[in-house]
Parts: sequence; structure tokens; C-alpha cells
Amino acid sequence: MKIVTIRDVAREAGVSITTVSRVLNHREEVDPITCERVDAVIERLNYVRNANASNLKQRHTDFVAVILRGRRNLFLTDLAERIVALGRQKHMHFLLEFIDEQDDEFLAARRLYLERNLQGIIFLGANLHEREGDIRGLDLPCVFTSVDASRLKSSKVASVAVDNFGAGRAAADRLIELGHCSIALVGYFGHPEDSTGQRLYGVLESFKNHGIPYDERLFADCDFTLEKARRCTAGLLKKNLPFTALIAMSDTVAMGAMKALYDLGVSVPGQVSVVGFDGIEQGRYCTPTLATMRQPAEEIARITVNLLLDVTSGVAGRHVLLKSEWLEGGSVQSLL
Amino acid sequence: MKIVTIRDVAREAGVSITTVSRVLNHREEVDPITCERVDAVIERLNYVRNANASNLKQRHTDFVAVILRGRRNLFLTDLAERIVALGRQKHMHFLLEFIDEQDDEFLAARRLYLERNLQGIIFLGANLHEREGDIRGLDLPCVFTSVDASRLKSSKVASVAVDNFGAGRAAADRLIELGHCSIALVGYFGHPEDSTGQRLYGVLESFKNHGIPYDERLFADCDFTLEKARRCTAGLLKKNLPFTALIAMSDTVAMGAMKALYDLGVSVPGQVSVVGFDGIEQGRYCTPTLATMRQPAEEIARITVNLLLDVTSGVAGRHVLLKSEWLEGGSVQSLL
DNA sequence: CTGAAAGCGCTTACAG
DNA sequence: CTGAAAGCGCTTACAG
Repeated sequence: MKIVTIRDVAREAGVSITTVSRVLNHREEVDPITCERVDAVIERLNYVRNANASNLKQRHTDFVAVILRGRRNLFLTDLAERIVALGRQKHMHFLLEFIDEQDDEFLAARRLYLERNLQGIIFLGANLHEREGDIRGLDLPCVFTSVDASRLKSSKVASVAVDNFGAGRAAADRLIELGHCSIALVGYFGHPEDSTGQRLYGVLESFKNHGIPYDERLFADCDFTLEKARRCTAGLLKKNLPFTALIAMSDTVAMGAMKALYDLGVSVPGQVSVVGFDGIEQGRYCTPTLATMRQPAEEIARITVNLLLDVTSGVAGRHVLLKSEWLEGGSVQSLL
Repeated sequence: MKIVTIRDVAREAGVSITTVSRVLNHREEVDPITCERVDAVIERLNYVRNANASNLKQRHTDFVAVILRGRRNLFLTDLAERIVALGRQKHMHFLLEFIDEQDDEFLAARRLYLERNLQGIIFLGANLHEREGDIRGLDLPCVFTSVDASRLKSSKVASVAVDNFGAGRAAADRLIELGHCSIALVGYFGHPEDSTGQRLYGVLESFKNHGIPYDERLFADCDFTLEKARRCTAGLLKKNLPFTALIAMSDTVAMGAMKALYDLGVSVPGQVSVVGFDGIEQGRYCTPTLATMRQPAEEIARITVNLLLDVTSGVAGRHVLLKSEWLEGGSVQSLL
């Protein structure tokens, strides 16, 4: 496969490589006629610009890193795919980086920045607790997706997330409204500024508002994987404490929990109602279908790309908070 | 964030940038003492090599593109994550590219190669039918994962896959052994050289061996998504043809099919037994658990990385065929 | 074992 | 509106 360079294009078009470069970058100074001629040659020679070379010059880079926390988080991977698809339409190139739950996203960010000279970074599912310094140190357009980063107050930082606190409260409100007052919780007990932490605190807020005491023994702490959720829930069930509903901090956790309930012969929703968070497609394929607080994935992806474009072009970062919505499912039953 | 370059390292270490470059690339000619000194400076200055610059020189590139067909294929995305994790240990960098079912992977491959000057390409779930020319045209180390590419006979092409034909036959054999003789098929009817096509032809081979006629009306053609599988299966059920078992061409398809069965009040496995392919984790969380032909994902990922390393270093590409294994599940019942 | 120099394919002041 | 030249941060013959 012969490699066509900008030099070949310039020669064929009878212009300098500077002019070709200008055409490639859609600079306005170029004479439309020259521009057309160059474009024709590019087309004819099947020229593709070498991104390594063009990214070498500091200013411009079309690489955007997407750092995704949690390999098996279906909601986040779905979001990542949507972002990549939308961003490509805007001529962004993505570097997808999966990191483990216990890994440090800012270390990964710093490394990627130095290695690739990034245009910006999209963090999916990042934990912000005590990381202000690290984020400021990056000094790069950053969009935090699925967690509210408004506390950060850096003009290069934007974020979009659902109101996780409100979502947690709404989920609990709903169950209580249906007559449940003994509710188990399964998931990671994060910091109040992290997304899952916010969900949990929202749930507790609802408990308080309704005068329902929070029983620590009904809390099962686990990672966001099917396997861990199943095991933790099984452990919880073996304590033989009575409860009529279970709130899982994500749909994946809910699916793991439902499996544990099923295995131990507890019927859903007959004996225990189950609610998740996220609204992943798989939840609609559970038996029974999983009730959940749905996040508007499509909208989140679209806003993420727009925010990155904004911040990159110098607009001060905004922090968008969306609403999640209750999605009915067969996994919940009214006690009234 | 100040950027440290190879020049800074050279100055600090009192050597030339050539020597630093040699240390970075683990060339053997370097005096161990010099090497140590340089390494110490690299460490101290927190130097990270700029990949754009090092990839600019033709010979060497650490970029490997992973082209994944089918955004929502959980088996392939799981495989991709494993490959990325394993490859990173071998100092590979990955460019993950998702393409849609109808997109052309070789067009994407060509573009990526020209843009990034790749070390090689890993194709996940590629279709090979009538693509020999395109593949030869790439002239780049290629590993086809999850499809057997032994027909291609290019020394730069390797592949690893399960014996899909054998897997299809084994799945059907098993159901027939359990007394099923009226079996519906759900999935895409691909070319005999594609992985899913091979599964299907394996199933038909088993039918033939057992003297069971293939009833076209029991075949539902669909994409590999939950939603399509659900709809197709629902359509099939509405034809009111009797069958006691259903073979889905992937676990995802099987899960969609189980949903359709559930929605229409057909009990699994009471009235219909269901079998999938792949062995994704989610299958273990279905109700009932999904019986399937499991592919050894861990092994496939490991071999993929090794094959790429081999082909890159000039070893002629091998074509590895692994066995899949029957994974018991509650979705299957014996009629005997 | 080490270094000076050319060059990878682009972009970007600068000059015209 | 256009081009010659410098330079991005590295690698790689080549010479010693």
C-alpha cells in the first residue's frame, strides 16, 4: 500500500504543502478555486492525513481520551459507544481507556495526555472525592459524564449527569408510596460527592422524610458487578432479616441481586420488590422486567460531546443536571 | 503541566538524545551504567515519551487497532477488554473502533492504517466472505479473532476461533440426544465461511446426520441484538408451528428469544428448551440460566495477543481452532 | 558503546 | 491569497 503524503498532493495540485495544509484544516484564507483543485487531488489520490504528524505540532490535536471506570458497567460502555459515534461526526478521534474500579483515572489521564497530546478528556464514572488538585493539574478540557462536577469551578471543566441524589430519593419515595417500609440496599457506599454516593444519600433522605429508620444490617456493600452483587445479596438473605423491597445502586447490581433472590427461592416481586438505577437495555429482558430510575443515555451522550466542543473552543464549562425518570417494571409490587 | 522532552532527559543525564532514545527502546548496545543513569533521570523528571512523535518514523509503531463489528455484542466487547488488558502488559497501545453490522471493516482498517501507521490490526467478528483482496491489500499484520481465516493463506494473517461448525453441530446433537426433533433456529443466516454461518451449517449437519428435516419456516432471521431477537422470535411464535427447542446463534439472541417466549406465555424449558452460543456472563443470570456452547474467552484473548506479537515479529501466521464446550443451564429440558 | 545529522509528515509564524 | 523555512519530538542510518 503506497503512502500518499501532503507532498504528493501539493505536487499534483501545483501548490505548496502549506496551501494543502490550509485546505486540510479548512482555513478561510484559501482561494476557493485553489481549494477545489486541491480537494480534487486529495480525492483522486485517496490521500489520508497522517494523524501522528499533524498531532505533533502542539496546538492542534483531534484526539479525545475517554476514560471509563469499571470494565463491566453496561451503562457506561453504552454511553461510551454513543459518545464515540456522535463525536466522530464532529471529526473527533477517540482513545478509549478502560480502567478498573480501584485504578486512578487521573494517573491514566496524565499519562495519556503526555503520550498523545490530547484535545480533551471525557471521564465516564469518575470519582471526584478529594481530586480537585489532580483535575486542576491536568489543565485540559475535561468533561465529567454521569457525575456532577460543579464544585470544581474550573472554566475548562464541564459535566453532565442526572440528579443522582434526586433519583435515589425518588426511587425510595416510590417504594414507600407503594407501602414498603423495610427496604434493603445493595451497592457501594461511596462518598457523597460521587454519583453512587449521591444515590444512596438520596435514598436515606427519603427514609428520613418518611420517618423510616435506616437499618445498617440491611445494607450490603458490593462492587458493581453481577457476581459481587449476587454474592452480597445472598449473604444478606442468609441473615434472615425481614424486608419487602431492595434498592440496588445500578441495574447490574439489581440483576445480580435478583439472581440471588431466585436462587434462594425468594420470589420477585411476590416477596421482595427490586429497583435498579440506569435503565440499561438488559433490564427490559429480565424476568420479571426490572423497575429502575432511567438515565437519558442518548441525551447525556449528546450533551457530553457538545460540552467538550464548547470547552475546547474556549467557552466556560457548564454543569448540566438532568432528571432521571421512573421506569415501571414487573419487579415491583404494591403492598397496598 | 510542563512538557518534558527527550532533550531535557538527555541534558540532565549528560548524554545525547540518541542514547536516550536507545534506552527508551531497550536497545542492547547501551552501556548498563549509562542506561541506569538515563532511567534514573526519566524517573525523576517524570518523562513520558510522545507517542505521536515516535510513531512518525515509519518502522516502529505501538498502535494496534481493534476493529469490533457489532456495538452491542457482549461477547466481543468482553473479548476486546481482555485483549486490551493483556496487550497493555506487552506495551501495545490500542485504538478501539466499533463498527456497525452493516459497515465495512476493511475500509475502517485502511483509514486507520493511513491515519495512524499501525503495528497491526485485530478484527473481532469480521466477515471474510469475498474479502480476500481487501485483506491482502492491507499488507499489515492482521489477527482475526472469533473467525477462522485459514483460507486466506497470507503469512501476515493469523486467526483464532472456536470450531463454530463443530459447536453448532454439538448443540444440535445435544438437543436431539435429549429427545428434541422439532427445533427452531434464530439468528443471522450468514455465509458458510463466517462464524455464525458456520454455526448454522453445523446445526444443519447434525439435523442431516440424525435424519431430521430442516423446516425453513422454523428459521427466524435476525440481527444479533436483544430487540431484534425478541421481535423475530415473537413473529415465529405467532406462526403457531410446533417446536420443542430453539437454538439461538448467540447468547444475546437467546436472551431476546427467551423474553419473547416469556411474554407470550411459553414456558422455558417446560414447553421450549433454549440454547445459545458464546457463554457470556449474563447468561448465568437469566431466569432460567441459559444453556450454551461456551467459547473460552480468556484463552482466545491470550492467543490473539500472542498471534499478533508473532506475526509482527515475522513469524508466519498460524490459525488456531479451539473447542467450545457445552455449558449446562436450566433453559434446557430432556424429553426422554 | 556513543553522537551529530537527517528526516518522519505535518503545522505555523513570517514574509510577500 | 500563497510559499519558503523552521520546527514539533522522536528514530535511525552512518560514522567513529
